Amino acid sequence: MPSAATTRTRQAVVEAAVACWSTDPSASLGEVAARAGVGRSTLNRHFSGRAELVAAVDQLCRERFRAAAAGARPEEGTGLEALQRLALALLELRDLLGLVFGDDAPIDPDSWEDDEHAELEQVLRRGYADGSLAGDLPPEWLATVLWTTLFGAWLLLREGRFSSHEVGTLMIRTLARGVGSA
Amino acid sequence: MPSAATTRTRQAVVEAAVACWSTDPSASLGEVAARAGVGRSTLNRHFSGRAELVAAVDQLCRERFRAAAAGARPEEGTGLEALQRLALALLELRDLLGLVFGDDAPIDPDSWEDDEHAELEQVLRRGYADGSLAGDLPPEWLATVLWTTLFGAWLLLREGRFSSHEVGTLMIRTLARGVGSA
DNA sequence: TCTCAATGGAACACGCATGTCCCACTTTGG
DNA sequence: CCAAAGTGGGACATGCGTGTTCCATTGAGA
Repeated sequence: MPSAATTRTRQAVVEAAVACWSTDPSASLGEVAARAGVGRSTLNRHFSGRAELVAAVDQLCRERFRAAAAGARPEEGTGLEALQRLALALLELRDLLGLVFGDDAPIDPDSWEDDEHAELEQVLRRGYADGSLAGDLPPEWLATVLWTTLFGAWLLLREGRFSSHEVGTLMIRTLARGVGSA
Repeated sequence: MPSAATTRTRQAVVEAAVACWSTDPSASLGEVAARAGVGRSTLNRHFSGRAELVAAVDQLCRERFRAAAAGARPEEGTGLEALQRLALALLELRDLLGLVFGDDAPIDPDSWEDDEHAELEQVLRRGYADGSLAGDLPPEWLATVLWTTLFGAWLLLREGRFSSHEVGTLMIRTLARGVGSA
C-alpha cells in the first residue's frame, strides 16, 4: 500500500513523461524529472529505469485509449459509423497520439493486441455483416487504414493549419469513402 | 575529382548504411562500416560524422524517389490514375521506404519540398481539373492520405502476410475510393 | 514534539557511440 | 619499380544518458 506522497509523486512523474515524450520521445530522464518538479534521484527511486517508466506510460495509454474507445459507443449504429466515432474519439487524444505516432515513439499499440484489438475486430465484423464496410477489403487492411488515416489527421492537426473539427471531418469522410461499401 | 577507389568506397558505405538503417536506423557507424566491409576509421575518413553520412543517404533517396516518380509517367491519364501509378512506383522502393517510415527514421521527405512536392502538386492540380479527384478535399489532405496510405501498405508488406501485388491492389483501390470523385 | 518516510542535490562510475590520431600494410598509377 | 594514395586496426579522449550511493533537509503523522 503506497503512501499518499508516493502515489502523488509517481503520478506527477508519469504525467511529466507524457508531456515531455509526446513532443520529444528522446527527452532524458533528467528533463522528465525537471518537468515533474522532482529530483532525478527521486525519479529513479520510483522507477528503477527508463524501461519501467515507459511501461507506466504505456499502461496509462492503454487505459485512456480504452476509455476513449468505450466512449465512442462501438455497439451503436452501423459498423462504419462506429468506426468513424472511434476514429474521432482517438483523434481527441492528441498528446497520447504523439506517443504513438511521433518519431521513435515509445508506445506501440501493436504490443497490446488483447483488449483494444479485439474490440476493433468486433466493429469490423459488424461492418462486414451490415454491409457498411467494403467486403472485398481484408480486416488487416481496414485496421491499417484506420490507423494510418488517423495518423494523417494527427499530422495535419499538428501542423496547425487546420482546426480539430476540420481535420476530423476530412478523416471520417475519407474513411467512409475509402473503406465503406461502394 | 575523386579517385576510383574513393568513389567505390563511398558508394559501398552509403549502400551499407541504407541496408543497415532500413531495418534499424539506430545502427552504429561501426555496424555500417562492418556491413560495407571497411574499417570504421575509413568510414570516418570519407564522412566526417554521422550527419554527413545521413546527408549522403538522403541525397541517394531523393534521386531514387525522383527516378521512380518520373517512371510513373505523372503526365499520363487522369490525375487519379497518375496518383495511383505514383503510389505503386513508390511502394516498390521497399528499402528506401524503411528509411522514411521506420521508427526514428533518418530520412524526412518533408525536408525536400522543392522537387518532389512540386510534381505531386502538379498531379493533384490535374486531378482537380479533370474531375478525377474529390474537389472538396484540400491538397494538403490528399498529399497526406497518399503518404499515409503508402505507409499502411508498406506496413502490411513488411508483415509478410500479403504479397507485394496484393498490397498494391488494396492500396490503389482504397486510394481511388478515398480521394477519388464520388 | 518527536520520528521516520520522502525528498533533493551532489558526486561517482559505467556503458556506448562517436571523433581523432597514429602506424603498418596494401593497392594503384606514373 | 617506386612513390603516393588508400586502407585497417588499434589506442585514446570525449560527451551524454544512465544507474547508484550518500547525506542533509523537509514534512506529515503518531
